[in-house]
Amino acid sequence: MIDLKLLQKDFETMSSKLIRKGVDLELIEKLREKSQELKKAKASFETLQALQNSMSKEFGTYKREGKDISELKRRVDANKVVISEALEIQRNADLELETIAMSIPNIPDDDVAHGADESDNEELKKVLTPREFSFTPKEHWELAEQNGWIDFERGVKLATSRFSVSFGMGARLERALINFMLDFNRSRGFAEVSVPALVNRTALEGTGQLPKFEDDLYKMQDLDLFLIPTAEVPLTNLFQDEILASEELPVKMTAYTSCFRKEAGAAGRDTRGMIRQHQFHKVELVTISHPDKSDEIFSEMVECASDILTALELPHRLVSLCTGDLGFSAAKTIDLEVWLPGQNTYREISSVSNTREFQARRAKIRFKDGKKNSMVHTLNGSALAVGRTLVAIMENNQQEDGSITIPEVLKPYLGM
RNA sequence: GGACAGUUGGGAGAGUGGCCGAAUCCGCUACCUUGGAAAGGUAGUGUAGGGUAACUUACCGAGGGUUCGAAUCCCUCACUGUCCA
Repeated sequence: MIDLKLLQKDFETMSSKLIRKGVDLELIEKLREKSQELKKAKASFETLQALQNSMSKEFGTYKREGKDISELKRRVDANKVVISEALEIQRNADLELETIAMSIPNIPDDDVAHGADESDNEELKKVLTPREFSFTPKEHWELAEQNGWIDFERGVKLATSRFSVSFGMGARLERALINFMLDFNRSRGFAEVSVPALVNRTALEGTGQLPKFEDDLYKMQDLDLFLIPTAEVPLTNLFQDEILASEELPVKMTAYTSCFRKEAGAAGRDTRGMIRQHQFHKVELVTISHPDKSDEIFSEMVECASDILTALELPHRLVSLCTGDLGFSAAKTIDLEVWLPGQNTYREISSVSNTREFQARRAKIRFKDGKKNSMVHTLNGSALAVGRTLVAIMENNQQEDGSITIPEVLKPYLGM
């Protein structure tokens, strides 16, 4: 959630930043209006309530002293009617404000380039040079089928489209990748955590998936529980409504989970292969950080993800997202895109974001900042998406006969 | 699925209608004491909002209700524990 106090204090700056993100000026003005309205409603309710409280106290004294209370009772009863009206007004204002505020995205950092969509993203650097092929490289689904690693038809049989099944070395490689990534992240100071795959509404509101993106989530039929779209949700919300000691910061965590996404609106995109699945494996990084340290940690997280790709000998590039491509909660995002020779293009394999106070304010994650309590910064990033990493290994390491060489760093994980 | 018990501040734990935002203990912070420390003493110590301030509003699992007034009484729900199937 954006800082409503700041919006009041400096409407011009705040609104221009939100407009950069593509938020309607009208909506922002409405937000300001509502928040002023709420403030007024609160003030008048509280004045009335204070009066009621003091009269009620008097009431007690009167009774103890045996005085006549009928006049006092009349006044108190009259005030009660007015109070309930004021309370009603306040509640409505509160609700309306919340509805708007919760659906407004984070403001981008000033150094994030302005742009409409991914075509305006800026490439920061390339790491490793793609290999030269003496033959036409195949796409991963062809290799997957040829090697018997992944079965797309049987995934559909078991569930529906965009599900797949891994077999043999394909399945073992997935497991090896998960272990390798977790160990790697741990070596960079991220503590391993194992979290639930189902979370409640509050958690998803905390990280920003709700209320706006309910259509992308799998919801349990009779319960207010959802399958996680990313481990970012449970990891970040571990500290929901908590006040951390400043010595505890930063809290650096990594977790492996399955992720579940309906991919609503992705119809027709990446329908082949395992680039866009409804269920996929991912190893995630989340940091709860001191505000002063979040830029530094952001770089560490990007570096961590990039170094995993380098260790796996996968060519990739770093891309800074423009305002139009930035996610709902992010103030700044760097995507890592891995080279896929079969597709002859770079594809996203990791996305590292600094949400600054946005999620902290929603999830009420604070820390003791000397005497007072302040919002932490929260950061998240994939390190990495496992399925896509497997895809990248297949396409980059394919031989002319369709066989695939195993990256050296994974061999110990495969007993090789 | 059923029965009973519980959910209070950083922790333990009291509080059955007004003097309770909440006793007491522990912890924590500051000061005093000391050559230094321990012990002891004194003061302070929840969160969020409004106000220059005095001060004020809300919060005792969540939501509703009764009442002039609710941590306390009533209802619903969630969670925890114990027992039963």
